[in-house]
Amino acid sequence: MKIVQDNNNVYVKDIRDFDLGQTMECGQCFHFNKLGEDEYGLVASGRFLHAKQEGSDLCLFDTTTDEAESFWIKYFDLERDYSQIKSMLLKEDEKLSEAIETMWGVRILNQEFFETLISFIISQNKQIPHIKQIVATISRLYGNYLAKAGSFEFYSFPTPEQMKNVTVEDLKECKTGFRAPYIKDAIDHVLAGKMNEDDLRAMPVMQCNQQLMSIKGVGVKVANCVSLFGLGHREAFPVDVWIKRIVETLYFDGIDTPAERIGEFGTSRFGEFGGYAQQYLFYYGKTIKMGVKK
DNA sequence: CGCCAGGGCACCG
DNA sequence: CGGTGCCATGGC
Repeated sequence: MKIVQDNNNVYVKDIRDFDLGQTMECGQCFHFNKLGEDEYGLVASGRFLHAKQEGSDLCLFDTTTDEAESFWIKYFDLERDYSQIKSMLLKEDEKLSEAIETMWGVRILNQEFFETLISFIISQNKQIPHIKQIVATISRLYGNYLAKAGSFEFYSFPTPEQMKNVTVEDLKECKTGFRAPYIKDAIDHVLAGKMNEDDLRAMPVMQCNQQLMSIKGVGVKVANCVSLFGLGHREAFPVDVWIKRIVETLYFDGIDTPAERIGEFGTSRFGEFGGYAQQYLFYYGKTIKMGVKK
């Protein structure tokens, strides 16, 4: 991997195990729009990025080497050796080979904690297009305008401070439905200093999940997603309806199994690589509709 | 149109 | 405590 500045653009060259489209579309993030083939506009940590993949190179438009090195490389998790992760997983379990070969270019993004927390509270019992729409609405109403690209305007996801006076009624107007009081409770917890990010990152994932679940509306699944995508706990193994079906199909002979058992299975089998295994399986299984009854 | 969605809570026995 | 219904909204 090499970083080259060209006028206003930065090229990250010779990237392995990375596909921008797969990484954006795999369901881990909701704050982006597709602008063209292998080309996306996205928002993270108050910044806008216009990016386009060209073969094994990634073009970051209108940015600087400094900004790329200090933020976007880390955001896309490009410093990590995914070849090694894949071979560790495959050595443990060849049933993952189809998922990994098909979704070879997924990387786990390092997303901002607060946005990840709110986004996955919104995600419960909802489909990805609608989650994206709600995140966009909240950002437009309470965040800052960042840029226009294609036919889209991009706004930062609001900080906890920017949401401090937002009411449950306001949140319902964003079509969050019964999740509105949950979001409010999450904002209150963060503003009250009950969710120290550094502490949450440092503590074991089980303990981190427990603390996140003190927020009303955050259960095991949402907590695991926040731990995995927003707090760097790569061993977390979130179990949603898809992962449940997929793991049942591949490992439990298609037999209905409680989500708790599925989670224990993922954690014991994949260990510190649980989050990667989960994401390859989720995206692959969801794409081919694995385990969906007719 | 009825079902289900990257769930979790309250309530029931 | 273990199971069941409901929650609000939109895609398919």
